[in-house]
Amino acid sequence: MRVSREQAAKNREHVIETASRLFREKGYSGIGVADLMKEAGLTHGGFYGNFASKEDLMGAACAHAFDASAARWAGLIERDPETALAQIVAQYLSRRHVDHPGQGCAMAALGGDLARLSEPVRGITSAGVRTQIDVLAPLMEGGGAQEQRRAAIVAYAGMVGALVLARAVDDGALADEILGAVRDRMGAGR
Amino acid sequence: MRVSREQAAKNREHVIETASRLFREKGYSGIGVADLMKEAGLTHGGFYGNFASKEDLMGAACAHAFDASAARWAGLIERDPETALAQIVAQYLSRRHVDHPGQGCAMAALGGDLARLSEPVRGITSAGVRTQIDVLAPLMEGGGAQEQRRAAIVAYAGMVGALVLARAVDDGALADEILGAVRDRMGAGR
DNA sequence: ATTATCTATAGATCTATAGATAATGC
DNA sequence: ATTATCTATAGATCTATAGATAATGC
Repeated sequence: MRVSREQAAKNREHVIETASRLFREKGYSGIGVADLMKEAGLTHGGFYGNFASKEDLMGAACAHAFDASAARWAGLIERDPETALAQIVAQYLSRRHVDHPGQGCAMAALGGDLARLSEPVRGITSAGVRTQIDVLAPLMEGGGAQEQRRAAIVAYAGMVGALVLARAVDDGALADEILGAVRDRMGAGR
Repeated sequence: MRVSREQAAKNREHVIETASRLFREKGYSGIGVADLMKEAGLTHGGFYGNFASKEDLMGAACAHAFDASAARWAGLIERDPETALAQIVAQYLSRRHVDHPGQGCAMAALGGDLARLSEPVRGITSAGVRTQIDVLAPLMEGGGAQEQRRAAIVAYAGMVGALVLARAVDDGALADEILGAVRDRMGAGR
């Protein structure tokens, strides 16, 4: 039954990764601790040795999701700073992202839930949002750093809103129209 | 125990209004049928005479919220078409709206939940989104109707995203910065 | 007689904990 | 001996239904 410390650490990470996907797919209340642990290949009871509560896991899962998003964007920037913004926008505002919330933006998938949870999840969320803004800012046109930062906030908000709308509507054509309108505005505009 | 047909119809409407507020405040899973009925001044068991299921009520509650939003915007447009867009944006991207989700935009409060619910709630959502876009479009600058429609989608997405972000972060200054950045861009920009 | 609402409960969840088990690490 | 994980369960929910009650509406 017992496993090595190394394996236990891997198990813990695997639970966080699984939770990160399942919460984004089903919402915070849409998946229970027992089913989540089963999906991770462990049993219900083992959960509370690793996490103080379900909300504690939610914090770790969101931090994981925010880190993955920032790393993905940073990777695109490192590969080609010139085209990075266009690629970020194209990936974010894609049908693929709409259809796969489990791998996508935590804010778009869990924004409503996050607003209702308490510390420290809210603090993790704020840090995640700040990071996303900081990563986007240098890609924006505009004179000073302040102007770029504000443009990054506008871009991030537009992307999150478009994804939320595209996922909520029950009409693929309308979803594509929403994604396309925001995508074009961000490519053409500022 | 029994009340008149007229009173019964009022009770039903009152349940929908109460649900519309509570779902937006607490999320779809954050409030149960029993507590919701108690808040409306009725008992648990009476619920299923009026609604087929909790999700059935969610549909009625969202339709109510979308209608109220569209009516509010239409009222501002009728009063003064010239300043209507600025007023809509100022109201939507206000701290007051952030702090009172129960009276506010259904998409920003329930977007994540709506994406996971099934028909007919999704259809009601699509209709609501279409209406919001149609109401905003004539206020947008740009040559043709198609261009206005696309600008309305961009504006709506930006507002929804900004509100989701402002509510999720645990820092009033950051929330205000997000609201301000999107507000300014919409006032100044296109 | 009909029916809007009530009380009471079934049956299925859900979070969290207690105590057992068996493999690791000293 | 320690501890990561397991089985089992407590206690509190949640949606939905069954049957009783009492006032309306024919």
